[in-house]
Amino acid sequence: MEEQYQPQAIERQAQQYWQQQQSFRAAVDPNREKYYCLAMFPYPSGKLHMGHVRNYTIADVIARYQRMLGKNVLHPMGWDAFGLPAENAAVKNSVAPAKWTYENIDYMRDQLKQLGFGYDWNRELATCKPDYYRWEQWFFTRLYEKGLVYKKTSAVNWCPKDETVLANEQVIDGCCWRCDTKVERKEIPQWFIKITAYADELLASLDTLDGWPEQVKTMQRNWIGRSEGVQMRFDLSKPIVGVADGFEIYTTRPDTLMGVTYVSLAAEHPIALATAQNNPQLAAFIQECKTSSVAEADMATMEKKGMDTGLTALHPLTGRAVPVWVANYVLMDYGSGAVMAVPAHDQRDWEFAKKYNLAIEQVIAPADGTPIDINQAAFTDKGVLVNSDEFNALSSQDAFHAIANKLIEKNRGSIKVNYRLRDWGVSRQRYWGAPIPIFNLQDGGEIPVPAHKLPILLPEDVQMDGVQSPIKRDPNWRKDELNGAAVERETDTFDTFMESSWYYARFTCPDFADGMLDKTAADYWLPVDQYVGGIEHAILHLLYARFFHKLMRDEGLLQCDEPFKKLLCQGMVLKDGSKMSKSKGNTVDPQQLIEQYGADTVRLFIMFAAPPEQSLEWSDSGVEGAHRFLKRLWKLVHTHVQSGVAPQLDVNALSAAQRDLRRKTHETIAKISDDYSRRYTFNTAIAAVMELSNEIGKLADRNGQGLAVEREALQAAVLLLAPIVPHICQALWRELGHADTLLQAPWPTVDNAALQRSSIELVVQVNGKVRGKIEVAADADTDTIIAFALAQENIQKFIAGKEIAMSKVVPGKLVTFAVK
RNA sequence: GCCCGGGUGGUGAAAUAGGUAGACACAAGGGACUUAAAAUCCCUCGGGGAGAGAUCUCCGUACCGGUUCGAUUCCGGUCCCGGGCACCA
Repeated sequence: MEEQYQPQAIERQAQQYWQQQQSFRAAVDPNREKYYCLAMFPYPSGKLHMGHVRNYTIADVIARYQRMLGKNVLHPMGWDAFGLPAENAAVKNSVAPAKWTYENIDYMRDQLKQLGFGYDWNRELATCKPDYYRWEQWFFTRLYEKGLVYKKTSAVNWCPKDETVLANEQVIDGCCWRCDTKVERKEIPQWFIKITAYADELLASLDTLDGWPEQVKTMQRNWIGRSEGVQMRFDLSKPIVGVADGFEIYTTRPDTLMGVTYVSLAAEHPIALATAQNNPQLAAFIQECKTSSVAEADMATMEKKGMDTGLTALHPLTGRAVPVWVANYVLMDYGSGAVMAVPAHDQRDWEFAKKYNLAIEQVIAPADGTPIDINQAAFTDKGVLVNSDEFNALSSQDAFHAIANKLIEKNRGSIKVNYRLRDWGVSRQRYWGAPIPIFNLQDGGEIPVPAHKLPILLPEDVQMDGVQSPIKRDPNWRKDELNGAAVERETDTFDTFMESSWYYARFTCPDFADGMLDKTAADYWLPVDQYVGGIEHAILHLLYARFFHKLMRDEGLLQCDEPFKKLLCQGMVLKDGSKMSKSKGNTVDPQQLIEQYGADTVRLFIMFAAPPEQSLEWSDSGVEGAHRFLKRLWKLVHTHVQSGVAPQLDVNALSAAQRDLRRKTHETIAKISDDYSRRYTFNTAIAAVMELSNEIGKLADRNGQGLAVEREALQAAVLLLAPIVPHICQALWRELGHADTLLQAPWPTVDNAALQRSSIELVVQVNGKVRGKIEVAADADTDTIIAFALAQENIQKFIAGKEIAMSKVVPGKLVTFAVK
């Protein structure tokens, strides 16, 4: 055995061995329990960053641990290869997005291999390959045929100078990032998938996801935002001929209906547009509204502005005429593009009414009779109705139904369940994505591309001009024919969330050529047992993937209801308190650290520095410390091996110190097994091995049974660390005399006999404060313990002359007294 | 603005079901080894007070308040930091 720890040689050797043995190749085996471990696949942005390293180390540790438990483990890796950064890089470096992407993949794949992640590389996939996206295109045509896909106009960021659509990210302070032109909102036709048709199921089945963080489920529930309310109709006092004679609004607070003092329309509402034709001031205001961002965060924080249209609408119950306004915070994309305003009982309406001097009429009073002044603040709680004619004195809850019933009776409205969730707009006006498989017909209308014409290939050898998509620019690309008739291809591409919504399923059968999924493989491997990724995906990606899963289930492609059984959201990697990023210039290059210390050191530090869900503060000296520990561990094994062959362990022939080390070994196995399987706190698992190795070093008993006890402790340490630092552990395992590979070694088991203690230490508290410690027999009864605790000198000091109101023994921990 | 998290020594953190606050590390200081340095090993290490000392004691988990014999942990409020907000992925 080498005296020095030499990570480079050890790691090269281990990685070559795994590759030669195809150690991580996974195959369907109905006789074995499967375990599918998946980390969110990376966007091939260039090279790995620490966030990737953390994500993939966590997943690799879990996968290797499950393998040691004897499971048939699937742990694949691939590339989320379509996306905007490739187009930006293409313009900047004059290289085609495809070439740039493939080069990045090659580089990053090599980095992943150097980190020793146990992937089944035979299953690698890249979403930009036709073999992959052709099935996504096919699936979209199936959804079209099922009526789950439709086209409608929707707002995008529009740069009027470049005449191009901008992503939210490309809008800087309301201006185009290229030419600084003021960005406008523009309505263009786009494709949508009806996720709202699955809103109920997406909400309900969250309750079945016991392995998901409560936080993520809460975020998804709020995002879906199920509400019960009333949809009702307001007629215009004077119909606008040929446009509308009224409009629909939805409210969750019909109990406040009698307090409506005006209504607001979106700038794009047909009634607003029609009115603006004879009202230049209103037209100018509508134009101004169009310059506001499409991002919700901007909508919610911008100054609320409005303008009176001069129209009035009739209250559906009282028939009273209320003014109709246009407001910049009402969006055409949400609901009906019109909202009722009750300034007395809604904060935003209240501020708007104050600003424009609109009427504020109180119709709800606090149920407990507390007086309120509606001119000072809106009262937004529920309560009791006032100033509401026949509904006076009803509670908000009763009034909800009374008013809803009245509207139903008058045929003016109905009770309706509404969702905050909006249908999924999947059209992107960009090049580097999967072409949307639709043919536009010459006489108008469109049809989905038939299966025999799929895939619609995206050309890879293109020149980017930074403004327009090459397939939109090229008049020939869009030309196609169907049954002898000329048709035009759709030139928009899919949202890249489409690809990431089903890759986990395709990993079960990446080469399947006869369909989207091989049902046998999919039903064996799915659902994913453990999914690992960043919290930033808590809503969008995870919701879309859950939706897609249900769509695939309903297509008969797979069986289960949810894609991810357990979910772990890892925290960010920070340096100097803020997120590592190129723009902040605080990145640490994993490559350099791997070269300097080896992959095991990087893996160890990253798992030790914080529990997975927490943010991780990078520390160069911490990495140094992790490396020192591995050197110490190497040296311990080296010293042990040099000390000769250990005899068979004889548990009846141990000294007290040897029994103590043996107890520590088995306590450590028990603690770490719990950390790996239940708590996922790998940092405390590592700390426990450090404690064990400190104890081994202290005992330094290398004769006879001492050597046997040390050997048991070292073997446990190597096995317990194997998932985290697999290379060094494989080498140490061999040095400890094992011919079999560590990958096949079973997880160590606890010998309960080794855990036995004759006496235990208990803390003694008086009024909740620690006043002493006692050593008692492990099987001492409560009365004995209390009597012994009371006899302690320091306890008497705090108890003497006082009445003991309560005494209690918390088994194995403490004795506590309350005195008066 | 709305939704969801987080805040503990000089630093990263630990305390698993309301029961010993600071395990395990990092940094720092001191010591051993060395001609010297590096490496390695050993000791100290939240703040204040008492004691020659073993120890004892008070304060302390962002801030204010509450529940409890006992709160880092539960409840109410405040401040600060982070994630998401539908075209970054």
